[in-house]
Amino acid sequence: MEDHEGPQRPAALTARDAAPRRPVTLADVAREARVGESTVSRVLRSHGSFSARTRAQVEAAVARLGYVPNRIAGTLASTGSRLIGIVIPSLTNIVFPDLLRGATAALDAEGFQSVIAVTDYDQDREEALVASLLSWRPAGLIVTGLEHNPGTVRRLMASGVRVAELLDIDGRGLDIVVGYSNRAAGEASARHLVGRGYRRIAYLGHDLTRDRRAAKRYDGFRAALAEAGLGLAGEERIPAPSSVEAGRSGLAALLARTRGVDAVYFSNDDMALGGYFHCLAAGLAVPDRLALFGYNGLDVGRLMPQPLATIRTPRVEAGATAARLLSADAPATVVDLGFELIAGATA
Amino acid sequence: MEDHEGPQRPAALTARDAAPRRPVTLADVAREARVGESTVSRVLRSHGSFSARTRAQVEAAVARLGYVPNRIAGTLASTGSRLIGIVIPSLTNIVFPDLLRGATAALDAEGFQSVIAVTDYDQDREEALVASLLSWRPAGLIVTGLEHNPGTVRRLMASGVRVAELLDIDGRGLDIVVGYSNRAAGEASARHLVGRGYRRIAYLGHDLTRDRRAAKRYDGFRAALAEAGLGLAGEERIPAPSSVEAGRSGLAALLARTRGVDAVYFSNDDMALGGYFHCLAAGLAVPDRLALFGYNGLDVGRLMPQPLATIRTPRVEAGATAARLLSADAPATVVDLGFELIAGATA
DNA sequence: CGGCGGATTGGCAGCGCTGCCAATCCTTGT
DNA sequence: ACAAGGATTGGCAGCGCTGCCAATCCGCCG
Repeated sequence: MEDHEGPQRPAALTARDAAPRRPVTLADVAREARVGESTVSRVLRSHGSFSARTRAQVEAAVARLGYVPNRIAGTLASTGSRLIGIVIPSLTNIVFPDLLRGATAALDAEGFQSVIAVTDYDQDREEALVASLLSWRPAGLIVTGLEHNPGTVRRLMASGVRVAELLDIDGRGLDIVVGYSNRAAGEASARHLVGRGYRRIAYLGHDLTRDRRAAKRYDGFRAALAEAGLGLAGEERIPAPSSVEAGRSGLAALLARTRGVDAVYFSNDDMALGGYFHCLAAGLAVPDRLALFGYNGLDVGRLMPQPLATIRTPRVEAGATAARLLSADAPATVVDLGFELIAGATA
Repeated sequence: MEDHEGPQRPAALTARDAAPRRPVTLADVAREARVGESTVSRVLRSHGSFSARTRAQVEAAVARLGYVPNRIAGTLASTGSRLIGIVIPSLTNIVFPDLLRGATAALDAEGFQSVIAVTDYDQDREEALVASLLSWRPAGLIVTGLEHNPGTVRRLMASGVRVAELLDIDGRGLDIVVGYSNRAAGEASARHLVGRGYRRIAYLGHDLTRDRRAAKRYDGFRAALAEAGLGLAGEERIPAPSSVEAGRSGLAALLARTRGVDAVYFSNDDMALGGYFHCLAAGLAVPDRLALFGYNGLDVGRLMPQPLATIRTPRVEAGATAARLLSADAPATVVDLGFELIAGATA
């Protein structure tokens, strides 16, 4: 280990020091362009009619003055804002940045801006953040999952703001719902493992009380096993968010505690990757000695020496779809994007 | 592969259908509480003085009416907004969600909201997004790196909005700069490899024209090699963003083209992980046959069967520090958070 | 018991922009 | 040449909330 500390350089010269002259307003532009305020407004929004000459004058004035429209004022004066609030539980698990990515790309194309908030998987925080976001009078809100505090639901309903709930369709939504069935994903995973001949199947998961979608997969998985006349051969829950580390240490703990496991279903790919690393380090042959199955279909799983058996979820698409529906003010609906089982080589 | 499509369920019952009554305003609350508007405003912001009895009346009225303050109006009426714009190049590379995480956590604690924008490593897009964000009159802007279009710089300076530039300190900043020296990181990496006895060192990177920080590391790396009397034994650039995939296929290509390489410096950990996977798949002993060195210090690198040799960067801290400085309206400054070289076991 | 100074309150003018409406200007058609 | 009718424009009242200032209240001192 080596610690590097660079020298502190003197503060850069900045315009910050310049006299804070009064910001340029629409009225200034109007005066400069010798036209009325409403005309400037029309030109800037390309809304309504005006002559080419007027447009040129206004644009020249805007450039000369360095005018930047004030959307705060614009939003207050008109009706809806061009803001969409996005509430996600975490930024650590790559699925949420993926969701954000899909959403921001789509919103950006429609001229909307995203305001984000992170709940850390805490429904009380979610409620507070939703309340806070609503005070910006957003055109819509994107939240994760279908489970919310009663207070959160009440606020959402009362606000009249459009809401899209993402990444889960197992339950009742409030308005727009975009995702896939986590329960069905769990079932499909179990059936796949059973179909491949595994019988001593264990589960390795993270904190399911906070991650309701992982809990639904778990339920579906167990249900499908039961249909096949099987039960879990073992189970380990790490009381923390999912991580590669939890997967690695968790698998070690699971195997130390439970004998004869021939396959492990992980709560997601991060956990599974950790498990795979454990197998590599411990010299456990995959999948002969132990089969691994994940969830999410991350790139990293596809690129492991042996591609990870997993389920690929359309998270980017979910974000994009939700953004599109919200910005188009589409009617309430449930969009099932489905998922895809990737057989891989670890099971 | 198996494709699952769940059934389309009927749209959920929603309050969306309810009559869109006029939203509750401050004036409504004032009337309901039988006090003046300014009094309600003071109570809600706990600003100024008012009696306990008044507070109770107002709070009761707020609860009864389900009033949600309109921050758009509040911001317009007062001066600064409680919004901070965050401009990042990507959400795919985990370092940016990490940065976001640090920033949103700190901002949230100060009652600020984050508006995000993603440039896809395109400086023209950055300029457009900065312009767009500025129209929300944010209290501050967080951008990535020190290199921007002249237009971006002009807009930023002209706006008078506080700006924090993150993740790099090799160059001149506009206002607040929080990060570490990428160049020094590259140098430290080279010196480490040289110190460990490697002499035939190659570089495997991604698109450096867009990722200026990676380019600085590359420059520092080469410079330090030169000081040791060495040059790159080989080099491969994938003309795309960094990814595990690019690292894996890139390393294969690099080794096919260049003989005798004993160590590879990757543009970051994602690339290095891909390279490690290639080694595992190809049966190349690490580090005996080939040493690997990354950049970023991702968790996944620490958990590989052999911990990745890399440099851990304080990205979450950078986000948090920038957020704190901006929300405190601190003076312009350069904060060097340094970095830490992690020797690992792959080099 | 009158007066004083701090504690509470209410009134109201904007913040900068948009929506609506009336006023003007130009084109055509006849 | 004249009027109808569309194309352009400008004026101005808010949007909902905050900041400033004047008006009221109250408790306590002399």
